[in-house]
Amino acid sequence: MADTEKLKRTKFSRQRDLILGILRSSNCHPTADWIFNEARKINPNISLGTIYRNLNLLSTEGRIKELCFGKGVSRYDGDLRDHYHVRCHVCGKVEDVPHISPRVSDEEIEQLTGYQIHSHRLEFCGICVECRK
Amino acid sequence: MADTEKLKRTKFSRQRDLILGILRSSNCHPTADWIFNEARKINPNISLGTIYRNLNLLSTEGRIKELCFGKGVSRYDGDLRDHYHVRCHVCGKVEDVPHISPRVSDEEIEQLTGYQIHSHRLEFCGICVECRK
DNA sequence: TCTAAATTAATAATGATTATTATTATTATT
DNA sequence: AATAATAATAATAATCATTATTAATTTAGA
Repeated sequence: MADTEKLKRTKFSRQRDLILGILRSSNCHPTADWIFNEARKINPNISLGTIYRNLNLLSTEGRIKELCFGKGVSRYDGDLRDHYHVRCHVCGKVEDVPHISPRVSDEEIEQLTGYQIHSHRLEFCGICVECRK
Repeated sequence: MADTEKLKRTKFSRQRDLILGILRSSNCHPTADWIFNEARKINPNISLGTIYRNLNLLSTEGRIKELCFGKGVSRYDGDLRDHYHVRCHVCGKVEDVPHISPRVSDEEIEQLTGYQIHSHRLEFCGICVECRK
């Protein structure tokens, strides 16, 4: 009986629900720290570790997406629809690219590389309208 | 005379030369730590800070490229030609995607977003041939 | 060679993220 | 509703990658 698998079911938590709500109602692709500060306004006792643990859990479950620009901080996106991002390398802001159809076929890359492709990320980097002035 | 600019010229250094050589002769898109360990084989006194400082300098000067996959570690690429990457999320390996022509026009994104676009990154994530077995 | 400035090695400091743990909250079962 | 099992939390410590500091060394030009 080596494979007596212990299944671990996710329980509801107020904190996770709050985090997901904050992320879904924001459009700034926030960092864990930004979410932490928003969450404290509602629940002053919430811990930063809770933010990170739940962001990782939600990301693993596919309920949110994690964005990684450059070294440093992760950002998170509650919008699961296929879309791309543009980042200002002056102020750090991240915005959605208004819908462009995906130009890239994962299937083609599978054939070229032999990899089983799960996803791709396309990110543009430049200077935003405000910072250009 | 507020703008007495102090121009700072880059001098040659054996360490930077070594780092660049290691990076150019590798094809594994190494991390700073990997480069550090290679460099120590030639120069046992070299410091990790020197690796980071020079990788940043070389990257700023456009002589190498910095790749940022996920949270955690930066990787570096001595191949300046336009190309994309695929990463195995099991073993972490990063490989080049055999030449596909860029499908994405920075100019189009400039018109859509108002950003002045400098660059874009396209990365595929999946499971490599070895890890699929 | 002499001098000024850039670079280094060594180390400390930082900042983001993860791990630990005793306590609390949630869910299933009586 | 009370109980039991276990997942989640807050608080905190620990980790890991990267950057800053500084005295000593190396480079390049006069």
